[in-house]
Amino acid sequence: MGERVGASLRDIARLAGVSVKTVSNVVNGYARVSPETRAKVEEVLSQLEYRPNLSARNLRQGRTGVIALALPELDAPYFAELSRFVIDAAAELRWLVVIEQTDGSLERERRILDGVRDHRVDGVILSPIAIGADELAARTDATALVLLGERIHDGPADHVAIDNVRAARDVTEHLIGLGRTRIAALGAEDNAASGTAPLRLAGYREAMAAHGLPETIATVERYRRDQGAAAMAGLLERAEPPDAVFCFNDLLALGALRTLLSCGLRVPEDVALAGLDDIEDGRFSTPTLTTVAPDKAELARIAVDLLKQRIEGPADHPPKEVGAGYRLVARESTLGRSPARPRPAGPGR
Amino acid sequence: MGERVGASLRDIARLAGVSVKTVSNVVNGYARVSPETRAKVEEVLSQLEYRPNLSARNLRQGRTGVIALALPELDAPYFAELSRFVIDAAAELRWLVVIEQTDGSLERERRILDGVRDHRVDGVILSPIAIGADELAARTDATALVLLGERIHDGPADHVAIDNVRAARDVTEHLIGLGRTRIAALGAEDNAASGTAPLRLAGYREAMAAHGLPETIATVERYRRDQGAAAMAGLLERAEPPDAVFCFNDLLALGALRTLLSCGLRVPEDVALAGLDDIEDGRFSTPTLTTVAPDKAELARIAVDLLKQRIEGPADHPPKEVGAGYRLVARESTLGRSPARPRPAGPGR
DNA sequence: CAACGTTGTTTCAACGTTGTAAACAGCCGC
DNA sequence: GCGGCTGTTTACAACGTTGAAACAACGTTG
Repeated sequence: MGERVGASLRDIARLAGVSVKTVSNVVNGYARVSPETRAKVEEVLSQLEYRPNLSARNLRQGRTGVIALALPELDAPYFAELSRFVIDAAAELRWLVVIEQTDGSLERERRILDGVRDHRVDGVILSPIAIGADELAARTDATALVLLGERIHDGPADHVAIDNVRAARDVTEHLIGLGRTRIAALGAEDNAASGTAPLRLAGYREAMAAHGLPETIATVERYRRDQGAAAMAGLLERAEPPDAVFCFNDLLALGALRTLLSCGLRVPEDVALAGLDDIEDGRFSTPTLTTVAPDKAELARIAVDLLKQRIEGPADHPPKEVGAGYRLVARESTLGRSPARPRPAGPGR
Repeated sequence: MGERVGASLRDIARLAGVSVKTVSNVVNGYARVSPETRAKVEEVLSQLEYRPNLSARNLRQGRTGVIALALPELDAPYFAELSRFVIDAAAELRWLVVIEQTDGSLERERRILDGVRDHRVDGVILSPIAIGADELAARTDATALVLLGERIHDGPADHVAIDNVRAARDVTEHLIGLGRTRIAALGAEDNAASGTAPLRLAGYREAMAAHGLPETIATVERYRRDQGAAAMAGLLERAEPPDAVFCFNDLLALGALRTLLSCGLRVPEDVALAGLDDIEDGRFSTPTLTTVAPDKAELARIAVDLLKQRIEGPADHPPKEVGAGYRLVARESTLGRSPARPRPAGPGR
């Protein structure tokens, strides 16, 4: 198995009675090739079902046509959804995407930064958690790099993200607007060198400060449902439990929701709940989840675009930062549900 | 950007005062190299931070070290979770995984089958939906292929899956064991040439027939939450609505759950609900979801193993089919919940 | 001590592709 | 009938790697 049946340019050339280079020219649409020659070659090409050998082409051109997408974990819905868009955006450039998982570990992020396991890739899109700006600045590997989902201003690399501070402020304002006063933030991280947690925390604080409300902050280690559930349990044990919780992402919120419901609390009557990410789960949970919906398709498209510019553009242009859009989507977990309907209805998109 | 700083074997050879081939031998641990030469070469290697150029190596060896994983959609949690395991299993062989999405479209599955967009990959793991056994048998491309998640007996390619028929029967038996009698199957597909739907339907039927119970079957087009919600709504409109529903996967079940709850029905008191896949969402929904948990890590490992044998083994060995384990996980959506606890508790794994 | 293995190293060619430069054919104008 | 031009095609080399075969320097052996 695996024996390459593929015809090479040489095979085509032989059959068409022309030189290898002429075939190459036809294949690439290059140069001036006479109509008759072109026709003859194309005849043979399709007859032998010629497929270029990309290893060879890449060797020759120094490009691989493959980029890496390095994420903390593919099985977090947000990243899975984002990946889909990245793959689609890359496909338009005929790029392939290999996915690497860092598990948020510093060591694995480092390894990504200096080469994807020796495979040459043309560029890397990294969603960083552990690695810091200084270390990024110091990296030696010349592979094009775009940071995704966080925003280190004046950082050492191109990056794209939504305005996390403002988004967090919007959510918090939304909760405040409901009349809640004991609003907790769930999802601060202790050890994150980069990542979005500090930004979202800052947005929360701005809003709370603006209204003279007291802060309550629950920390987690990872953005996962179980951590959200546990942190929520912790909040409920406090002397003055919150009447609203802004979870730094939807997974945490869904974990928190589980805890609230299994404690017999009503959402949003007893505790209003909001997340961030707009993963699909939150559109079908009961209650449905209020959240911030980043424009994932835009994020992906911009990331790929930036990478393209890095790869093809002049070597030296300064790092760019680009913002992507988002919108606040208020759903049942803050607004309350409409009364039980005899006729079923799906949640809106 | 992207200028390759990388030192080549030639550079190393020059500096170490040996031939290129000797450096190659050192790098590969091959052949007999004298300790002194080896030391000298390794010195230079690490000094110049040598990295093999895989494009060249692959060109020479006819292998790329890259496999493709072709899935309907990456943002379906089951596939995201599975992908993570596949990537991990492949990483152990130092393989890279590119992910391709078929969206369940026949045309895109076909395209995968005869080459991943011209990039040479050593093998393909395909989770087929639309494509049929006959077409698989007829394919000409020599790339190693493993089918994942379905089981066409005596099919034309290696495949790995759980025993879908038995799993579906187990779930149905579980529902029957609860005393339910109007048990619906949700998730039959009209147009699936392969895929697991027919197998799961068969299992459901076996169980129902064995107990002399009437069948109720709701069809969907895709395995997504919205389709589950809509199909459930359809079931509720019937003259005799079901008192239990076996959804052919967890996403459908979560969609169905949404519909049930928003109609004011209680789960499991009014309608018991079970899914299949054991995605994480179902461990944190309220109620938590009874499901079948396929051993995803095992599925992934076997798939990669089969691929490895195909790629490295003799050309002609007959297609193998391997089963992976699963277990039934009964949770609140069929067993009912323990009464509201003042102390929160996470759902069991 | 000559023929022979063993060990370490090198030379050579090839994988399939494309950029460069040069060769070639046809044609015009003189 | 020759120089020069245009347009088309070709030969060659190179990208970085590795298998096969050749080679040199040994120590063994009959």
